[in-house]
Amino acid sequence: MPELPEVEVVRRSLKKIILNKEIVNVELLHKNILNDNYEEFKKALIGYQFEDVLRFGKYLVFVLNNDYVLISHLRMEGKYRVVGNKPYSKHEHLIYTFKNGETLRYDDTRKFGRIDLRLKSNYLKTKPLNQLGAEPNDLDIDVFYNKLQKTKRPIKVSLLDQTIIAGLGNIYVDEVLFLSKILPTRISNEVTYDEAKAIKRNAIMTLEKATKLGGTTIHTFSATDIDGLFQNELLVHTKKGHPCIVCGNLIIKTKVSGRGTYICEHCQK
DNA sequence: ACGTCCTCCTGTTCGC
DNA sequence: TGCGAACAGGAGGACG
Repeated sequence: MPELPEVEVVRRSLKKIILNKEIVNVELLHKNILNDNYEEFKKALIGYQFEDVLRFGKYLVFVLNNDYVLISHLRMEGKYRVVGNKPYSKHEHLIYTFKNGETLRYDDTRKFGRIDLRLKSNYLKTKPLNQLGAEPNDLDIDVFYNKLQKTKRPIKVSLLDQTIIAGLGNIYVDEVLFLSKILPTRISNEVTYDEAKAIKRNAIMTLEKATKLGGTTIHTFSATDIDGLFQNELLVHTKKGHPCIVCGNLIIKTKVSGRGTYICEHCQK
């Protein structure tokens, strides 16, 4: 799925096209997508407008011009698109219709994505956002280092843990660990303070660059149907059998905690 | 409390 | 080529 850069690309493009348009109808075609009561959900939406779209880590927050927000997580394959009045396609599960006839559609092949309805007054203090850690930009290095000190999980698993650092997923963790010269299997509490600083620095750099390039498009993900370009910049992820750009040794693919993982065994220690 | 595994789904790629 | 197995950018819950 989309990681922080891809979600940010989605947020920016949605902001340009969905704000301040009255919602006249909502259709939920797959009920598991919504974590809350559908009737309340409709009541919170119909007759109102989106007045902003925010992002926290990999979560999108649609701000309504009333007391509510919608918190949307795309998980592996969720996408939004805005189109006119054409037939729904196979994996569109949630349709918002605007007064001008346009529709905002949530498409999710694997149906993993989830949406929560929350009150503006406390949505940062309740699930799912209350547990979210800081994004790399805002990460306090001492807090980060101390969290790593408290766990014996592999460092990759800790970096995928959104309560420790928000926004990284399987692709960018591999890239950041390569740039930081750290093996993904290293035990978290053996990562040094300087290495933690390197992780923060490389995470900021990687996510910024990826966002500028419109995110990474592998497999099927694209932000509002437009492909990103960061896949052309990947150093290790998906690069099995390619020479490492630093030392020339071949990149290998392994598994860490069930996730496909790409490393240079020579550069990463 | 912590770490590991399973699960939710569907479509595509891999390996024999 | 065919076919089943493994895998895909996530995370919450069960279990030991």
